[in-house]
Amino acid sequence: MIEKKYIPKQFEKEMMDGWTDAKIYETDASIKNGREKMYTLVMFPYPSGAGLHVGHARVYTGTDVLARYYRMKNFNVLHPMGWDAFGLPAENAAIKSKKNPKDIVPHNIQTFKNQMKNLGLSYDWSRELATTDPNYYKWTQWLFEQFFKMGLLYKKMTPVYFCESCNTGLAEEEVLPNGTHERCGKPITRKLLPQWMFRITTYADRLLEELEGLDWPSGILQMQRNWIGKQKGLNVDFKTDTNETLTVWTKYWETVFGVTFLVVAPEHPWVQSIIQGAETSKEAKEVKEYVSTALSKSDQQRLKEEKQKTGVFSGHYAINPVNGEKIPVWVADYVLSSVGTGAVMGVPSHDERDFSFAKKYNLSTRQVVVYDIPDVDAKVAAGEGFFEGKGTLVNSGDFSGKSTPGEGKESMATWMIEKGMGEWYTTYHLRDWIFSRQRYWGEPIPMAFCEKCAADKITWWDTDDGKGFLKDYHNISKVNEDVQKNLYGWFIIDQQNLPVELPHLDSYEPSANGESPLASVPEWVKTVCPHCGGEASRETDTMPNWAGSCWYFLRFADPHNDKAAWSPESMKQWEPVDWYVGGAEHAVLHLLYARFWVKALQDLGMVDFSEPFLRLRNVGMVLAEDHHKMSKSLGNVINPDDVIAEYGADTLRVYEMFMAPFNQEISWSTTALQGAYRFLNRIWNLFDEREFIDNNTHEDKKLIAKLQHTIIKVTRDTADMKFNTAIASMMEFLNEWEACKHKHALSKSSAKKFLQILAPYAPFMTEKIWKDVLKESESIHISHWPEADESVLHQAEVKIPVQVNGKTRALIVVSAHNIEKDAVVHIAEQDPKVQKYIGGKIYEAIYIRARILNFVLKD
RNA sequence: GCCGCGGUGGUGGAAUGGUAGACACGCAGGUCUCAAAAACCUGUGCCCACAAAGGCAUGAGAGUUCGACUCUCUCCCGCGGCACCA
Repeated sequence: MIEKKYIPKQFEKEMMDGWTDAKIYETDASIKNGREKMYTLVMFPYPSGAGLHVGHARVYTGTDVLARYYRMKNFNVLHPMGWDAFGLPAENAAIKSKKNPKDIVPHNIQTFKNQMKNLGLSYDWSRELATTDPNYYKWTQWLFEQFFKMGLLYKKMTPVYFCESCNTGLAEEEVLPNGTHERCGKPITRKLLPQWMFRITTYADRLLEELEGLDWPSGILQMQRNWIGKQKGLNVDFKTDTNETLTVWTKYWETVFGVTFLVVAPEHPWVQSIIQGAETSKEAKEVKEYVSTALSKSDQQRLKEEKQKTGVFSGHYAINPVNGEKIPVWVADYVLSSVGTGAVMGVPSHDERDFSFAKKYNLSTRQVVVYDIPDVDAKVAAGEGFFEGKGTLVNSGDFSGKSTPGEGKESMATWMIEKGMGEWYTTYHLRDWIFSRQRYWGEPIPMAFCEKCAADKITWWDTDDGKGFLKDYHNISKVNEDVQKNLYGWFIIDQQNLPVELPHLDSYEPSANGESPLASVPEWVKTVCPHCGGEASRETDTMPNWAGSCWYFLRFADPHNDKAAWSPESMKQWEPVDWYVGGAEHAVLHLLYARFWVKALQDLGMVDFSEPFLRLRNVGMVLAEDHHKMSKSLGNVINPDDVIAEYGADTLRVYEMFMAPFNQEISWSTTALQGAYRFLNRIWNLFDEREFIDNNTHEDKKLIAKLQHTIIKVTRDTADMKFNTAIASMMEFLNEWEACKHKHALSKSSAKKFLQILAPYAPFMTEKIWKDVLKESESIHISHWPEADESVLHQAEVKIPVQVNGKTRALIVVSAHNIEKDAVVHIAEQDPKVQKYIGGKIYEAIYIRARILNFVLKD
């Protein structure tokens, strides 16, 4: 028996505790249990102080439905949860409340965890992890060291954002698009600081190629491809009058006869050399001034000043290798040092940016392509004829008259390469990854620097361990001279001294000189050189918060291992992830970084797969009722706790799964939420009113057939994350069931099946009825998913729409034994509605077996 | 500008190339009630009609097809991402 009225809060809380005590959601770790594994993973959250959002509820519920479905399908399911708790948001929140993040984070985690339990999420909490736990980040640091050994890391002077008003270094996320600091609103500058760089670019080709075959949303795949941005072009060398070479990279080498000037970025090394060479010349002074102004701007600022091109003549000239012409070299900040070679050839007739630059500074132009478009010469002269498709080369020496793209473009490349003027060069948009943060709340980078060893030019690969590594791993090692030169005196902290724990600091705000706050703790910094035993200092930078999320999905397979990051068996048993679910905002960064780590780990022999996430699905955002993003300032935030208190967790779950396709954005609707509540209420009432017995002779045949259809539909849709249509079909079934007034319309076994297919969506209510009405002793959530009786699909009668000229005019019902063309056409021809249109006319009948009949009239 | 994703009733949405609008919300009328809420019943794309029967409808326009929300092309609009990318 159940209570007359459906009041979820009377049993939900206590039920969750019961499940926890019975450990029904704990993963079966034994390998030989004969069940297929299923790893369902949702992107783990940063546990903010604000608690769970209804958007969180949506993505966790969706993944939970999958996990519950597979569990009932007798898969061995791994469905874990953890906390991505390092990073700026936690640190800034802690600074604001004048506490240490170490003290705040556990509290936030507890809040999140309680809320998740209230939602009925079936995580295996025995595998919970937090990136901030020293037992976890010990292995994050250890992995960093393995990548270091491979030669994937190096140290380099790199510009970081800096706020002079707050005296602090900033992360990119803290810089607003207008180049100001998001906290104080003052303009930011940049400082050169030594940074750890991760050589993700060495994996660019694999990161691109191995996207093939992933079951991911096409948009995300495209964004990854674009981000990697592989492009083939030509590096072309120009000799300067300082007797140096300026190399430009171009996709449009066919226009090289049209080059009338060169432009180099202010950061280009050649610019430094000419300033130092001639301090007193007028041009050198101007260049120097221009460069210092340009460097003080942020990237965003430089990009903002679109079209307003500025630049300065360097005072030097270069020789165009294809025609020997002497052309001026300019310095301008519309050329970015991070793109291509940091130097471009100026072809004003065929490039919009070069055109406006040439116009502003009165530089000459020369048209070298005539495109197949109307008024081509006038357009090119007006600065409008930029790469308008096919054309013919002109003013291009022996190549004049040839086509481009086509023979002219091809043969010019061959010729330039033969003559040593250029060579093929593939560029990528992808850059090496800045891995240092000068902030407190992150994993300390486990490295030590020894001045003496640095002076002696000793690297880790000169140590016995290093030599051994190079010998064992020479085929995958990425160590080269450049990497080694950057790493004199840098050594990894021995494994037995890991983790390098983050010290508890009273003051951990970013320091005035842009250094990490850890640098102000001399007793922490001071250490012993792992190589020579002399005095050394620890690296004071920390890792970015991506570090922990790059491998957490691996640790879930073996979360308590204190001998290794994971065991080979655990990888074999669980990886890779079968379903990965999360927001599209991680389309590039997190997913790219995690893929990169896994590829490197594969090279190290630590995993035997190269892609971590086989299937990826995105969740749509949950907007407020007014279609705006939920925000405190707009006062439109819906708190899941309030919804659960009023309607229960099952209502929230069913509502969020029903509203729209899972990957689509939805706006909150309280009335639609009440609709979900009504649906559950009606089920509750029906189970209260009807009687459920075995060997039932009153079972309604039509209703049973409907139930079988519903099982088929819900099974298929749930496994495909089409939760909205799965729920709709259960609503249809309920409507029919209610219409059958007989109290024995459904026998006990049929009623059980209906509850079972609903169980992943409404775990609390179904469990309550399962136990209290149907008197089952074991939990519904570990019962076996019902098999549908497919024979109901073969109905006795078939409805066939009849069209005339493609317009539906009638619906005929024929016996399932009688659905061949001749018979159906004969029946349809007798139908008066059809007669009206075809009577006395000549027609052809097109019949698709058991689907449709179409009479096409012959005029 | 480029890349990606969308555009179907009053609303959210459904539809292996085969009866467009399932399911839900809302709305209208009704039952119950002193009354209201809740619950339940009936109706509900638009046009013309008492009804029947029609006609029109999936952003716009073309195309392929016996048949197009679905496939192809052109265009318009909205959302998201990237961008002085050489």
